[in-house]
Amino acid sequence: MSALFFRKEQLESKSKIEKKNLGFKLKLMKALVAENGMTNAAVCRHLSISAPKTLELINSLAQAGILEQNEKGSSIGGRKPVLNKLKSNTFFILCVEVELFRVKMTIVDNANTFFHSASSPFFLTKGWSSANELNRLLSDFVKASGIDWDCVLALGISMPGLINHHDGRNHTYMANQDGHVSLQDYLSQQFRKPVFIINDVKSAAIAELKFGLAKEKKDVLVILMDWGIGLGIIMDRQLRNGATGFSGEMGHMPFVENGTLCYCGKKGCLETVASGVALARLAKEGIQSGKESLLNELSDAEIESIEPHVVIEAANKGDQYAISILSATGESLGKGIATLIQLFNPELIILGGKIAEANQYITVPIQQAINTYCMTQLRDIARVELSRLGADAGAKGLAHIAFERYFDRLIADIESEG
Amino acid sequence: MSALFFRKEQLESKSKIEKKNLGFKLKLMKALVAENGMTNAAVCRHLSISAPKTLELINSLAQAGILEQNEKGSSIGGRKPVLNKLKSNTFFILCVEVELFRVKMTIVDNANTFFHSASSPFFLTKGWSSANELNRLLSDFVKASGIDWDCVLALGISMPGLINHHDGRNHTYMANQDGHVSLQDYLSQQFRKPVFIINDVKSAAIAELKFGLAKEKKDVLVILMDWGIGLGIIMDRQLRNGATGFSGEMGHMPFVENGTLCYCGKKGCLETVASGVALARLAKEGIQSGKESLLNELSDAEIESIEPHVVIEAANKGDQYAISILSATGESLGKGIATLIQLFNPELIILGGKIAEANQYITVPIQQAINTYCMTQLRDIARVELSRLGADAGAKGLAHIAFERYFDRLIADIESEG
DNA sequence: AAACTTTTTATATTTTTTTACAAAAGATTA
DNA sequence: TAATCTTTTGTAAAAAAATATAAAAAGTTT
Repeated sequence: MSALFFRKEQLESKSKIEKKNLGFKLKLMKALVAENGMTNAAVCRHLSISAPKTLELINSLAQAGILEQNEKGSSIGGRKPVLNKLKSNTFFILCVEVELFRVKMTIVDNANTFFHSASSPFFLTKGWSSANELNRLLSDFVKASGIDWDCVLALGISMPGLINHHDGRNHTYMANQDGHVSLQDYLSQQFRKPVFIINDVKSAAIAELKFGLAKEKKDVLVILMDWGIGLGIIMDRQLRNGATGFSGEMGHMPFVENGTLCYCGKKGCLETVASGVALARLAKEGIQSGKESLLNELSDAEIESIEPHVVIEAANKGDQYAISILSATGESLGKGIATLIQLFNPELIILGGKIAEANQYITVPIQQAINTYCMTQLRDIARVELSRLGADAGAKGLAHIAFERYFDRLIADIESEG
Repeated sequence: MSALFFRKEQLESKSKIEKKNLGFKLKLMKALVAENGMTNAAVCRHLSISAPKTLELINSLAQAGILEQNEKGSSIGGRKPVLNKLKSNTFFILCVEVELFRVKMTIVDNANTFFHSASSPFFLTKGWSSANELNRLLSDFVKASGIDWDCVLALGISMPGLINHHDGRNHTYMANQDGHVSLQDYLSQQFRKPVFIINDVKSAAIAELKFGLAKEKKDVLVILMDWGIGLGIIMDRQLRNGATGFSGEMGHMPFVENGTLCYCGKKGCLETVASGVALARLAKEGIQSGKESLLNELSDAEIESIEPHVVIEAANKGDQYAISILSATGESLGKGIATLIQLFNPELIILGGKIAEANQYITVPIQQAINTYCMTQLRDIARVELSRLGADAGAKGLAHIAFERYFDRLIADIESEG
């Protein structure tokens, strides 16, 4: 393992051929992690090299003790090929899912199995002191996990906000006052590992692309609805970040003429009528204006801090008012999605997040709005589905991203040297 | 030249090495056309091959008589490198720009110079008989041009409408009744050449990407305003087509609640308030309701068939009413663009088409709307500029696309064989 | 004009890919 | 169950390409 990784300075002394071989080995490791096992022939095709060379590379990883060949792949009628896999528990990623009020930490290995995980209360909205708090939580978690820190390659962090994916700077949360240190640099120094920070919706989109409904698809939109609403754009099989990584801010696209004031400072953003916040506001207004509803059974304090899932549960019990506000929210969202379909021409739209749990109470009005506001030719091929990924998808997606970027960075170092 | 092109059947008899060399030569020709000249070192880098191999390939094209080395490239302080170029007038593309009421035909060579061009009146809206008419016009044009038909590699055709970029089928115009033959197949059979059909806005976007303001840029939106309004999406340096090639239909995104009926069948599409059609309608309504304006000097017949450029000219003469309707149109368009900025996070938005000639009368209200409806972080990096491409950009862009796809197809044939 | 660059050209050495063939491991069929 | 396919794996010799190196050529700068 030690021979496979390196510091930039060490590269200079190596010949072009040594660098090339190192590059091949890294590309092979990256592919083995991403695909979780490949046959000889698949490696040949993937690296565009001959069979003898492929064997040489695979044997060298086997001799280094990080590759095993215990399984067989599937054949179409002859001898079954051997499956080359990296040994599990060889490399790890520390995955961190930062939400508004808590943080989930997970250590994932190269075979996508969980080594250790935990969840802590956390407040994202406290500026730079949140960063210090996050640092403390992570240190404790790592100590408690008992992981061999040398085997952890990198940290992958997802969080809400406008995140520049080049420098990992979050322009919405945990901004440093003096603006000199980014969270990415800060944690990278603290933990002496590369840190990759990515927007939560984009991370979810990649999880869908690798493990979910978007697998094998080309043009997909992933929409996450929780308190806010976000969009992950997949075009030509890749997540598209936009010029500074701020793509997909659909929550703040202009939607209602002279609408409600949004926390972003503008009026009538889509998020003011289609989001968890909007749903809670509608519920509150309805109760206070004396609508007949199961929601009236809530206490004043409960009403004040009402959460979307309360409305969804009421709807599932048949409450007409809850159903009606879910329907209104869905119709607005559907009109927004109609705009997206016109622009992106997707083959699939995946709905995720907590509000998606409202199921047909939200999907039916969405589909209706799409039928009303989309051109037939575009609407006909755009299916809408609810995400089927479980709670562990976030960590798996993050691990995937972090592994990929980690190897990409090393490979780029080699190729820029030569 | 004959040795460089081939039919699929001929490939089987060739050894893997012969195929590889043929592939390299095709990739080299493609790059030489695209870049219009490359140095040895650039070829090395581009094909990822060594200097000796590069020289061998270049010499073989020189011996085939299609490559010349008359110029010198630029150096950063030493001997100037030779520039390898394909000889001009070696390969040609027949470029066809189909508009609603006319067709422009141009023969462009590999050095991007015009061999012959012409323009004819043409009616796109007559179903399949338009296709027959187009066939006749093209045949006459080719005969009149006196071109050596063997040197024409392919036809590149741009036209409005929903075009599936895989099979070249236009779902809006020139649809065949029985649905069996596409325009692409029909013309391909008639002229015995590959035919590439592309949406007019997408073609313009590629022209901007290769020769215009979008050169060297990563994330750009190209908006064309004529009678209608269209969008070409460039993300990560490539045009993005969407699942079926229908991306960028911004003209028909829902915009006005209970708005005017659009010709697409829906109500309140953006095109009903921001397009040449909308501008003409507003002008007509204004005159008929007796607004004070230079436009009142027009005769009844002129008013009935008023075109956007009339309004623009009036505005340029200082006509307040013309300026006000341009301003209203611009504000609506600007709000639409604000939505795009939120979704795509572009670094540049290029405005083209005839209405863009209204210059600051349209750009100022657009910019104002963007400032009102966009988040600061997204708005700050998104510049809006008017296209600087001339009238010949259409043909050049088409030639670029057709050359690229022609070579790509041959290269794919080789690689799928082996 | 001399010294210094960068680019081109050429060639020996090393590495990789082809090609061809044989053997092994399963799947299919008689 | 044996025989016959297929597919995959492994290996060795021949061919091709990449690397490393040197030297010549063509510019620039001092």
